[in-house]
Amino acid sequence: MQEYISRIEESLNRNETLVIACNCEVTFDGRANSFLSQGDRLVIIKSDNTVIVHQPTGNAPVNYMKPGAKIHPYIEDKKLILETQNLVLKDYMDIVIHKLYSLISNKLEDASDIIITGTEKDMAEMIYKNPELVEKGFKPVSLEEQTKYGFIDVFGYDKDNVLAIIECKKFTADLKAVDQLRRYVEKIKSSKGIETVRGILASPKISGNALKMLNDFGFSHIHVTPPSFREKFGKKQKSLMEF
Amino acid sequence: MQEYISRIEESLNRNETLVIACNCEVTFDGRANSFLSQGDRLVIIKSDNTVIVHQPTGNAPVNYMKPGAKIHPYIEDKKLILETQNLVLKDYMDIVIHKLYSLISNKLEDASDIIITGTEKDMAEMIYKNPELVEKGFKPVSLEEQTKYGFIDVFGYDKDNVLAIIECKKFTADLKAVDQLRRYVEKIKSSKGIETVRGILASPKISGNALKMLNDFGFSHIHVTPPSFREKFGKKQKSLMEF
DNA sequence: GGGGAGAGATGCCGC
DNA sequence: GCGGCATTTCTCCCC
Repeated sequence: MQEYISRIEESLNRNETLVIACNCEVTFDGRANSFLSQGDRLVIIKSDNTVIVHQPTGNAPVNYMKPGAKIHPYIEDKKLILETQNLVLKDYMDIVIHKLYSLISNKLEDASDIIITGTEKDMAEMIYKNPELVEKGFKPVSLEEQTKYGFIDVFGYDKDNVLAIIECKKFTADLKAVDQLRRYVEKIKSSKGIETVRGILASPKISGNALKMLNDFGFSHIHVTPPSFREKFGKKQKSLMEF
Repeated sequence: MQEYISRIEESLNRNETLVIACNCEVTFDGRANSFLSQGDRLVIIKSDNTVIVHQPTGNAPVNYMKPGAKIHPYIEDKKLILETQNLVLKDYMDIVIHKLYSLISNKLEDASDIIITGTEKDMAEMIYKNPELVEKGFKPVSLEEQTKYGFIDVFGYDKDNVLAIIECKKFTADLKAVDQLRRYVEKIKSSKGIETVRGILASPKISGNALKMLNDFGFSHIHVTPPSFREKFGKKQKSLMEF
C-alpha cells in the first residue's frame, strides 16, 4: 500500500501521466455536489494536475478536477485516498480507493495542436466567399462582426440592397438559433435606426417549431451544408474498412 | 508488435477496459474533421467500445468515438493502427501508433450512478416550495411545465394575481436567458390570449447587457442562489486539508 | 427518434 | 477577468 503512495508521489513529482484502474468511491463539492458510490473506474492524473475519473462505459468522465488541482495521496483505514482541491474554483474531490487493480505512469510529451475543420466559422467563411449561396446579388460585408449583443456570423446587403444578417448553424437550427437571429436583427435596427433588416438563418436542417417561429418574424431560411475537410484541403475520400 | 495486437484483441473480446500510453497521430472524419499530428497520448478503449484519446494536459479529450464503435487493430509499415468507425453516426477515427509505452487491460464492473445536487431543477423546486423568494403573495402553480416552445421552470400568479413565468439560472444569467424568458412569455400570451404576463428571471447574478435587455422588455430580475447539497441533506462543512 | 434545454458544461476569443 | 457563444458539445427528459 505504501508502495503505491510512493509511486503516485514519484509520478506527481516527475509530472508524469498516471493511470489507476481501481474500485473506488468519489465525492465532489464545488459548483454542484455529487456522490458516486463504489465501483470499478479509471482514475487519470495528467502532468498539469488534471484529474479525471471514468466509469467503464460512456463517453464523458463521471467526475473530474480541472487543470491545476492540488493532489494529496494518503492512507486511512487501509484505504488509499486521493484528496484533490482547486482553491480558485472552490472545487474539492475526494477519491477513496478500496482496491487497486493496475497503475501505470508515463512521461508523455505532446506539442501538437489539433486542427479542426467543418465548423460554423468555416461555414460562415464559405458563405462570405460564395455569396450566391444566399441569393444571386447578395453582397457580404463582414464576417464574425462583434457587437455588445453577440457576434454576427455574416453581415451584408441582399439583392435589393436591404441590410441582411445571416446566422449559421452547422446542423439542425432550433428555437435558440431563431432567438439569436432575432436579437441581432432588433439590435441592428435600433442601433442604426433602420426600419427594415433581413434575418436569414443558414443551416442544413431546421426544426419544425423553429421554422414556424422564423416565419412568424418574417425571417427566412436557406439550406446550406458546412464544408468538409475534403472540400477545403482536397483530402481523398476515406476508404471504408471491411470487417 | 503482434503481441500487442493479440493483447488488444483479447481485451476487446473480454469487454475489458484498455489503456494504451503511446506516441500516435489521430485523424477524425464525421460531424467535423480533424487531424492531430504526432505526440504522446493516452488511448482508452472502454468495455462498451467507447474510444477516448487524451493529451497529457487539459480536461477534455482531444479525440473520441462514442459508445458502440467498431474497432479494428492491425499492423502496417511496422506501425500499430487502430481503425474505428461508427456507421450510425458516420464517424471514423484512425489512430496510428508510432511507439507504444504501456498497455493495461482490466475487467471493470460498475453499477453505480452518480448523484448530483445543486442543479437548476433544485433551484426551481426551492422557489416552488418557498414562494416568498419571489415576493410576498406569490402563488406557484407548476414546475417544469412542458410546452412546445420549451419548458417553463416555475409558473404561477404574482401578488396582484398576474400570471408570471420564472426562468431560473444557477449562475450568471446572460442574453440567452432573457431570450428564453421572452419566448415563453410571448408564447403564453398568444396561446392563452392574455394581455399581460410577467417575466421573471431568477439567478444569483446577471450580466449588464442581459439586465438592460430584461428591462427593455419590462421583465424583472430576482436574486436567488441555488441550494447546496448541505442545505438539502445537512452534510457537514468540508474541512480544508492542509498541505 | 426528434426536439428542447441544462451542464460541476468546456474551450475560445474579444474586450 | 467577464461576456458571448460554438461544441465531433454530452446528457437527460418528454413527446
